[in-house]
Amino acid sequence: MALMARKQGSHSDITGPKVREAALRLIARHGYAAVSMRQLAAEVGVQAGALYNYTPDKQTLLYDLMRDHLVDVIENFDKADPRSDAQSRLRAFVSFHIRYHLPRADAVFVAYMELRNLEPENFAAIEKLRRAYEDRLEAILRQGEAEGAFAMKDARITTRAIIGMLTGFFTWYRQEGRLPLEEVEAIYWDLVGKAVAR
Amino acid sequence: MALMARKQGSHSDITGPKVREAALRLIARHGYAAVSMRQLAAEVGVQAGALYNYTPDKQTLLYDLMRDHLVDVIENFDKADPRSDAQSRLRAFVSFHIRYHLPRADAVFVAYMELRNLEPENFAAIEKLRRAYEDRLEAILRQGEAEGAFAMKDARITTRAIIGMLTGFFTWYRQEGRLPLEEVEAIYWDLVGKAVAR
DNA sequence: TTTTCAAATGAACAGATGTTCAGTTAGATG
DNA sequence: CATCTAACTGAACATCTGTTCATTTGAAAA
Repeated sequence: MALMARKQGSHSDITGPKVREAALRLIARHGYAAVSMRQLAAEVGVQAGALYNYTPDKQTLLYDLMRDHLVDVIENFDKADPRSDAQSRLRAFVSFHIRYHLPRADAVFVAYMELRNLEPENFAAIEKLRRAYEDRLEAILRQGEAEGAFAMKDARITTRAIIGMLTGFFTWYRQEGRLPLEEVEAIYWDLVGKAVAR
Repeated sequence: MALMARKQGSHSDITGPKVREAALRLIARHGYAAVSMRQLAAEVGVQAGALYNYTPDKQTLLYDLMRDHLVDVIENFDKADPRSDAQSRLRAFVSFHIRYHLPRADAVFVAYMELRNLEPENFAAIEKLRRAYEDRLEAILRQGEAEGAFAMKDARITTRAIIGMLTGFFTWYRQEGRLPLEEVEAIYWDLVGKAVAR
């Protein structure tokens, strides 16, 4: 039959993304266990059965959302990383983290809050990705120590403290429009920079 | 009938606390929506109907757990607060936060992760308590600015950053026995102290 | 126009959900 | 001892759950 263009009228190109978007929105708002497949289907504008054209089951849908998000985060951080001196890299990390996560607040929230609802092997895979992102920050902190630019008592705990600090940001920023993004970024850079300074 | 001592054999003095403990443990582990009243009853060693001697409904049980926890946190912080110079008070805050929350990891987790599952008026009440605790930290930071001991770009955001940093701690410490509590406390104090230093 | 088939429907399934309540139990009280 | 009652049981309720699948739809392909 040779090469054939994808059907133009195919709904799956539209419905598929709609399912993922609606799932992120509903799960972020109500939690995985509290969102039923029928609620999700209604949000998409479809019957529950149709969702199973896009995911084998509810658990896999959650896992795919979390994995896709974390893979994107890591991939895009690696692009943004200047790979120069530790000070510049740390600054880039803080800036990237805030700017990249802000327009993806639902995905951040889900990837952070729904770990409990993953089956063991899915949990292990997601933890591995989360750890891979944390390891990138830890490497920057250790480089800074080696360069004599940073000083801290424990690079691993400092890594988690910084991530906790930056991530907590997304649990409240949406309500609070008080400050422009640039300002928030400057405030966080001030805190992080001073915390690890020599 | 005059004054009468409480029945000695009364089970409600035993079952009541058991219900709250089991609820905290199960909800922390699996999430509010994922825990059924029958699971909770089984954990307590009772039939589902008996739970309704201890709570009018599932939602109120969640709300009571969160409220009791936050009220205790605030009450005990106020006792621990030295009310002296900002530097001492901040140090006491960090120390209190870590030491008080550590043996109450389940309650911390529930009070932090289950906000989404509160009905609007319960949510408002819990948010008020959370805010009251944050305000105590913010007051310390502003006192430090006034004394010339601290310098920061924005006291409100710094408050949330510090709380986020300290709270993130409880999402991973249970697994990681690598360092003794005193050491973790010292590491956090180092980070917080430097971050707000002049 | 007829054929084709991806996409969606809608009913059905076995079981779980929060909550209520008449009835049972067991231990303290008088 | 008999009485009382707080605590609990166990069945029932209406409704919701994730998932399956035979059937229908509608638009692109031939």
